[in-house]
Amino acid sequence: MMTIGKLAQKAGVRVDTIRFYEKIGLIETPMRTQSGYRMYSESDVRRIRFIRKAKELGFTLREIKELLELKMAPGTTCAHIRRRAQVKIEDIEVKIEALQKLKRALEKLIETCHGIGPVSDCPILDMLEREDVS
Amino acid sequence: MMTIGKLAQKAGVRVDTIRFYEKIGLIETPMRTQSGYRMYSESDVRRIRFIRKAKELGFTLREIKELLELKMAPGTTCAHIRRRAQVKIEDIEVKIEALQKLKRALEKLIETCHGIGPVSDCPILDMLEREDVS
DNA sequence: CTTGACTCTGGAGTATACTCCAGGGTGTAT
DNA sequence: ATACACCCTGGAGTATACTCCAGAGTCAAG
Repeated sequence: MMTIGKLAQKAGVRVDTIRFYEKIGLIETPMRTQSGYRMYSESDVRRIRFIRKAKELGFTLREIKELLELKMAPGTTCAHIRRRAQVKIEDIEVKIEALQKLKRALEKLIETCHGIGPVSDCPILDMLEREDVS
Repeated sequence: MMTIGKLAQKAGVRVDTIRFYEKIGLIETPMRTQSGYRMYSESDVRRIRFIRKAKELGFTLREIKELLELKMAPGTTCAHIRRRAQVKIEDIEVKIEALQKLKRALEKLIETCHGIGPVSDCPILDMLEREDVS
């Protein structure tokens, strides 16, 4: 078990961020010591790290909450959870494809560019415009 | 050529958003009619759509600006642009890998779950916690 | 037993990315 | 020539996701 400061340090966020996540229900309300200090476990470290990563991947906190709630909605069936997980997987596949298109566009940019000379001579310049990245 | 309203409609954003993007330098200042109306071309449609997609992929407007400036920084060399594009490609690869991990975790969730019964019996429930998604 | 680093709460402030509004002008269809 | 839908500017307001602060209590080390 650890205090909020240690959790923040381990998970790579600020103390206030953890209290904020608790307030909006993104993490469960933790145990408290007699003096009122929040106490956390290693699973909280993993949870906060997961939230951080998901945020970097373009998920909003609301969407991340939905992902995390896949494992704890009371009174719902597995079939229901499967359906919701399937939807999330499809969202993720769309993101991956878009990123691969963007990556290919940048690779093409690099291929086309000979690597010397000023920008005005560089064939890269209009690639992003011409490339269908959408 | 089209007015701002048509551009907004084609690109799937609001009129105010386009003026906002102009203000922060994310799109170039457009031509104006005598009466002061902004006039846009098809390439502006593609540019705004690109911005929208990139935002969904977790890039900030600042990062998107950097991506778009790969093709128009004056006075820099191709070699310089290549280096910057390479960095962007690496960022994108990191994002793709993280999304693939998340996808695999969700797939495992679905595999493990038999699809019937209440949540309390469902083996999915602790997967996201146990799965190393980071 | 005090000092310094930590924790608590409630509320205010910030950065990003829009979004809306007032008060005015423009363009075209009837 | 007058609706009505569009456009203009400048500035204020909103949602999201933090981030900071005041004023107070807690805890471990020397």
